[in-house]
Amino acid sequence: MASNLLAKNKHTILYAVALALLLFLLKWLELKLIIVDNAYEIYMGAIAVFFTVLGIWLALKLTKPKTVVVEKQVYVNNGPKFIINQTEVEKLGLSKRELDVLQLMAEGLSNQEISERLFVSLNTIKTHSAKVFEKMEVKRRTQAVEMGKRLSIIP
Amino acid sequence: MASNLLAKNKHTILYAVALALLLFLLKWLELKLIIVDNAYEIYMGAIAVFFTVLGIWLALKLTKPKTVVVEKQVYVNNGPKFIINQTEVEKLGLSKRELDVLQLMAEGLSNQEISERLFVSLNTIKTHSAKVFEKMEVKRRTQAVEMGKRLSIIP
DNA sequence: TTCGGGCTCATACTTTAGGGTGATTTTGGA
DNA sequence: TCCAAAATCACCCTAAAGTATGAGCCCGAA
Repeated sequence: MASNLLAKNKHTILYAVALALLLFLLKWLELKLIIVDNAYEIYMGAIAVFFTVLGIWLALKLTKPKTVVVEKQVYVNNGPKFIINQTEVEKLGLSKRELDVLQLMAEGLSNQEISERLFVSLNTIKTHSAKVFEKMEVKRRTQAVEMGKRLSIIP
Repeated sequence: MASNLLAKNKHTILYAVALALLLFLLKWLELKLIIVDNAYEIYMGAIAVFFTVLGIWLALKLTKPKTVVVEKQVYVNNGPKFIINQTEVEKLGLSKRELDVLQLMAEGLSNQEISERLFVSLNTIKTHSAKVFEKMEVKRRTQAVEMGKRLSIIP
């Protein structure tokens, strides 16, 4: 505990001790030079310069380390907010039902599963999907899904 | 040109002038206090403290402007940069080739087209895709693609 | 009311996808 | 060097997807 405190404030303590020593030195110099009493100006100048330098040194040492420039890229994951691109839907001429089918396709459902989900027959789904492919000018459901995502027609 | 130089170094010049003034003050104080010649210690201490503070102040002022923390909030809206989730790939145990196939699947290619793209036979692609489905625990390519996108395995 | 588009469903057929099995060759690492 | 995993390919069979065509129903606009 005590050693911990010592360690943490060791810089401050070091500076305090150094300052005390310097004050002693100053006193000694004063006593020494008091004899040569005509050296006032030099003495004063030396003191001034010395303590100025000391101040600068102290400030530089005790100042917090320079803040480093951190360019942090916070990439927001765009959240779950999906806004369907109605314009594209109309441009393609997709009907509501066709959009439903496309959506379920994108979730990886088979035609059979889609038909069950929508309470219609498998054949109906086939018809819808065929129309979707035709309107989107694609050949496969995977392509339709890919294009649908690119056009923001589906999440 | 000359005014430019003046402007650029105006701080330095200002400090120099201030320092000169202070030296004059010092001289004046010296002359004044020389009479009261028993005030040496106080005088010295004052000088020391004053110049220390001056030094600290100088250091703080002259120090390069603290590097400003540029908090760059670049929120990438779904940016075009895709970083593959290697962790998930390893978790699933997908091999390089399997990943290739999955990627091309996601682009909407048929097995035939994928085989042509990768210069292998259709059967090979079938084998790869079967392994992909098995490892991803899905039944169809559309599901594999959907899951792949969710896990950031594919763009 | 007529007409067209959307939705539904069906039948028949072709193509593609996927499952299962087995085999050979490459290759990266112990 | 030797092994395990990866990669390659083949065959057979079933399931699902996709194509083509036709038809009935409903609703809203002309």
